[in-house]
Amino acid sequence: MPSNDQSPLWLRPEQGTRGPKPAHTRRDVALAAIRIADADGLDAVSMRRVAAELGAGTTSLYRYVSKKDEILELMGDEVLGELRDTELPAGWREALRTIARALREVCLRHPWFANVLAGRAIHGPHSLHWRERTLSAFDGMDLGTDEMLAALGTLSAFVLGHVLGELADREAARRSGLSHDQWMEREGEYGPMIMASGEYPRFTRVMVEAELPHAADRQERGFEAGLDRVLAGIAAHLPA
Amino acid sequence: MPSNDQSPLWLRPEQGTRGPKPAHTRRDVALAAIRIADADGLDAVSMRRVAAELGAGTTSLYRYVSKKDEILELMGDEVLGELRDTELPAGWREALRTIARALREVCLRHPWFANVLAGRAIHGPHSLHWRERTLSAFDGMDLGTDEMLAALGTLSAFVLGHVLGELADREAARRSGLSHDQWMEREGEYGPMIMASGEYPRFTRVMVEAELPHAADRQERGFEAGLDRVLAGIAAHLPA
DNA sequence: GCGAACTGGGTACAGTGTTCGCAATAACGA
DNA sequence: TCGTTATTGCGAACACTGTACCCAGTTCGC
Repeated sequence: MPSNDQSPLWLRPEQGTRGPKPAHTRRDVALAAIRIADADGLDAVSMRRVAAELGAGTTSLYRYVSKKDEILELMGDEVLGELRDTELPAGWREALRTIARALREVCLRHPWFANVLAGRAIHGPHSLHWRERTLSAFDGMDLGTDEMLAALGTLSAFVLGHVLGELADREAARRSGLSHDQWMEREGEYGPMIMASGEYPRFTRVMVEAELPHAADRQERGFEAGLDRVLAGIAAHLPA
Repeated sequence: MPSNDQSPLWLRPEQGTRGPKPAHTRRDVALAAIRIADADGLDAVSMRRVAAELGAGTTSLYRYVSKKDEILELMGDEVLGELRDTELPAGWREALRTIARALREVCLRHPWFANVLAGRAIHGPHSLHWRERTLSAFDGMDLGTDEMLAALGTLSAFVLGHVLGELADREAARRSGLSHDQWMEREGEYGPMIMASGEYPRFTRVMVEAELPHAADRQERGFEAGLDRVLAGIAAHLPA
């Protein structure tokens, strides 16, 4: 079965029965691409570069994958595999907290991952495994499925949204080639202009007073603050 | 002042004092790009296409913008301008609800917008105006700035994350060229495989029992369910 | 052993963002 | 008023991109 037919990636057999055995596996492709993305960002993941990393001809990749987009899906599923042995503590609340933190950490470890997740649904085996495990947070609670889906959907939407915000800063600095401090300084140039204009009194007050935006661990604390709120909100909707 | 120097986009004067007046404005560029993105998606926004839409030479765009990325920022800020006359009701809770819904709606109206928002921080005038207005939701409540930032950060992280999930489906169907129903059918092929494997009992139960995923308005209801939870969580952390 | 199914990969093509250079233009200093 | 200088529009060119097409070589089922 050729890889460029129309059936979905994960239903397509990885190799046919007839010809020579493929020299690599889909997983090899994913791992090579991940190495590149971790080192030089998602934009550096081109077919030619992945092929080179793999020691293969460029267009040979199309034996493993029908479009570049499928490489991204393979990468995403592979990274979700890193969550396999995340231990979930007892009690839905702490389990969800662990889920959220684990998801955030894997997004920070692979700064391209959140963008991959944002752009497409991943249906690979690791993704399924992860979904199954997140559902297990509610084991023994006799909850309706819609209630569980709402809780998990809310949680993961928050995590994804927050991590994307965190990475937007970081990646902008990285792409500009400046150090983070230099970049912060450039960004800081907006401040005086905003305050001087007088059009944004509330925003000005926030810039002056707020402690959080200046702290070194502001992202972490912002995440934990949001997580507390999301968990409290989920709790408020669970049957007593 | 040349547009390709290093200073940030919004601090750079739109035109110099010496030479001929520019034939277009930054806003013209943004609007042309938005027309293209609305019609054919973000990938269709290329320098050549934007220039053509504007009736200009391709490289003339670099008189208005130093990188393509800045066009995306202009687009994002322009779209945030559509939120200018969103009326916020009295009471922080309903105000935040309105903010969240307005943000979601603008993301659905311009399906590329959430991805622009996810990838970079926007510092344009409309963005500032919007931030100022969202802060006004807490007017008269005597809240600390960190508390307001946590509330708004949590809310917008949730909205962005949720909308990206919504769009992932929709855009995947669009890109595949199939109708949404045909695409859903393709996706549905995974179902039997998952259930037959027996490895995912909880996930299987969800697929069978859950009402929400099959409803036509599932995205809307999922969003409202999450929003209720986030608001409840924010309420739980406000001083009584 | 024959043919079908499959893999590897080179070539080619249309399209991308961006740099450079140059002619035309308009405001400033003298 | 007349250079001088900053600025604009833009064509040519470059290095890259994803991928369709083709063909030779390999392996299995018959």
